[in-house]
Amino acid sequence: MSTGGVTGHAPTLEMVAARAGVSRATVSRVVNGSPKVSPDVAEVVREAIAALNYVPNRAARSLASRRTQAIALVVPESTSRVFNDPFFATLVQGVGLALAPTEYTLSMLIESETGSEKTRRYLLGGNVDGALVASHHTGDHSYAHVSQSLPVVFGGRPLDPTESVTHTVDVDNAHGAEIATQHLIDRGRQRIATIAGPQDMPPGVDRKRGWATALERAGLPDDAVEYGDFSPASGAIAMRRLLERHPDLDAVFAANDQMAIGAYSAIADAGRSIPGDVAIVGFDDDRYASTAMPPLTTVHQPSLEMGAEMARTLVRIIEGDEVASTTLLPTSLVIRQST
Amino acid sequence: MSTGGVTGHAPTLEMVAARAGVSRATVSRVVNGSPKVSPDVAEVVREAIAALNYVPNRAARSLASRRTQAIALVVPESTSRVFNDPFFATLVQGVGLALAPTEYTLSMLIESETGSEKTRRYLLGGNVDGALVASHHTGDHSYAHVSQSLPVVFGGRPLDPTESVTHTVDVDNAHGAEIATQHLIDRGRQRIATIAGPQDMPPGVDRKRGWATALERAGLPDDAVEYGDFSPASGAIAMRRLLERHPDLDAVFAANDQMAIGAYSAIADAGRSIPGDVAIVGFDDDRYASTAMPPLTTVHQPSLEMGAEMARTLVRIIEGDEVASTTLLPTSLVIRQST
DNA sequence: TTGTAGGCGTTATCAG
DNA sequence: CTGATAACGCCTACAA
Repeated sequence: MSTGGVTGHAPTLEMVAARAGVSRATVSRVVNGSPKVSPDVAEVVREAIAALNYVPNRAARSLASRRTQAIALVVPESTSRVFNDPFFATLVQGVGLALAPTEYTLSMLIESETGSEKTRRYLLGGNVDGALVASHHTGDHSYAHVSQSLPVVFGGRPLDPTESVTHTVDVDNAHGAEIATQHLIDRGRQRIATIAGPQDMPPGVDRKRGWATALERAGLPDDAVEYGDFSPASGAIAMRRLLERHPDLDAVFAANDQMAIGAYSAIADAGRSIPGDVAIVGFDDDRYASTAMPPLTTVHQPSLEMGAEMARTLVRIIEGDEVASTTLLPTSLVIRQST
Repeated sequence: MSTGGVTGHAPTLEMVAARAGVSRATVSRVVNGSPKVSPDVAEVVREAIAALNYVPNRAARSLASRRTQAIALVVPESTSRVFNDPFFATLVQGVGLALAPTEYTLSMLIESETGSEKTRRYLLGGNVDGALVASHHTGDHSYAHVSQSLPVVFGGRPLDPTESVTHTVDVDNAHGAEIATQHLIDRGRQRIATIAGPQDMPPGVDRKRGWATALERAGLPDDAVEYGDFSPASGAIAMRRLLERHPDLDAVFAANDQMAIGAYSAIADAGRSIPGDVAIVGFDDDRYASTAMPPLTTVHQPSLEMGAEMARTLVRIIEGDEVASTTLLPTSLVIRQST
């Protein structure tokens, strides 16, 4: 059998102890920053550590202490999707930001080729102290069961509220949709349609609900609805249908920016102008929103905050603090030129 | 002290052994698929495992076996950069693809907020059996030292060739630049300039060298050079200067697509047409290349293959096989409308 | 303040 | 084929 190509043996705590002329316990104390070690001894130990270039072995440490100081971010989506959806980039940044001042390490598990079984084993195999599960639009909580054996924080509420066995950080989708629609109303629009998302995804239903709420309160009709799947193409199709069935519409709330962008082309094809003939507002505030022509008014999705809040929540749970089981992050409207 | 919020204790190998009425050793054999276990005993053990929902503890396993079955992909760049550079998306896919049939788990370490010291400790702390280091254009090998204690495979050659203490998978940048330039020559272009990348990054120097090689072979001048930093803006500036100093140029090879895109605008501003007045070819074949107007002829960067090859190489090293210290991946020309 | 000793859950080496 | 019995490297009462 081979050695694995590596030359030197990693120095152990024992070796440090020998070199420093103290016991392993003392070295351990120094390494873990225990206050009850005399300064001079600590100094000697630190020198030995530096001289040997010692780094504690995680496996041993975690076996003994029953904690790994690592948390996993599992993303139940395809690799390409993860990398092409700006939402994730920001979310990861948020997580990293929140974890920076802590001792926790983040390890990302993208479920493309990895397979959920491998992921499950990873999570349950004592690799991490907790997990963050983030899927964008889908309210996928297929990892709900692992929360029975491991602290888990989900991004986005589950589809079935009763399933909420664990902690969730979500964006206030309903309220966001409501202020978006209210903005349209304030602009004097009378016939406001919506391109809703799939009704089997929480954001899809929540955003549609928010739209209806605003309309109802204003005494306006809420019957102009078409559904898309959050893709630009589906947005175009939905918009076309909306224009056919409700020729009098003068505004539309799209459940996400990508569908809104799709709607742009359908509106142009119909010979109508934005925002002159029809005003449009999206949701997410992704990179397409600001570069669209005209720039899209949209609801800002606090992805950075979401990542950070998820991480903070998880750490609290791990450390044994009491934490609210659901955190709702506020959304805000970004007004551009499409309204 | 708190329990960490988790309810049940994880079942141990010992518990499985008890339930199955065998020794721990036997359970371990079954778990690891050892052939020397009688079928009936194995069956009983498997049932016990299923009944208890047992998952081996990684820390213990890795402590005892001195291997973690995990590898790290460290990306020494900012989070936003990682997520906005299509190169990484594909690279990660390649890694995942190559790892799928193996028992290795991938954990991504993005060096945004994480900090290199934390990363170093992670790598040296026995968390992984090996590491993949990938930076896009920068030949950053600041992790070279860890290769002394851990198998490491780098993506992209180091800036200083003598520093190559370890394994590297690289794209044949020089050859790619050469065929790109040759293509321009074949198209009958006579005055071929280049927008080169930073000369402190390997791809920057290799691509410039390839360009010069082709020109020299054809007996054409290779003095029209301007430098950029791989960003679109820098490409525009370089192109403007090129047009000023060499008004007779009829073609340009840009060291990457983003700079090529930047050059597009400078060429347009100068009132010249692409490819009529000046032909242009880029490098990378990223998503901007195909959507540019006109679509950009470019050198395809085999990022998927690169990721896969890096992973395969690392696994081989870990398993103790002999592996060539440098693998050069071939590049190919994608001809579109800019030439 | 420091050292001693036992154990964390697995693997691996030997006997049987 | 199966079962004791050491490690593996570190943490943590408990003792000194």
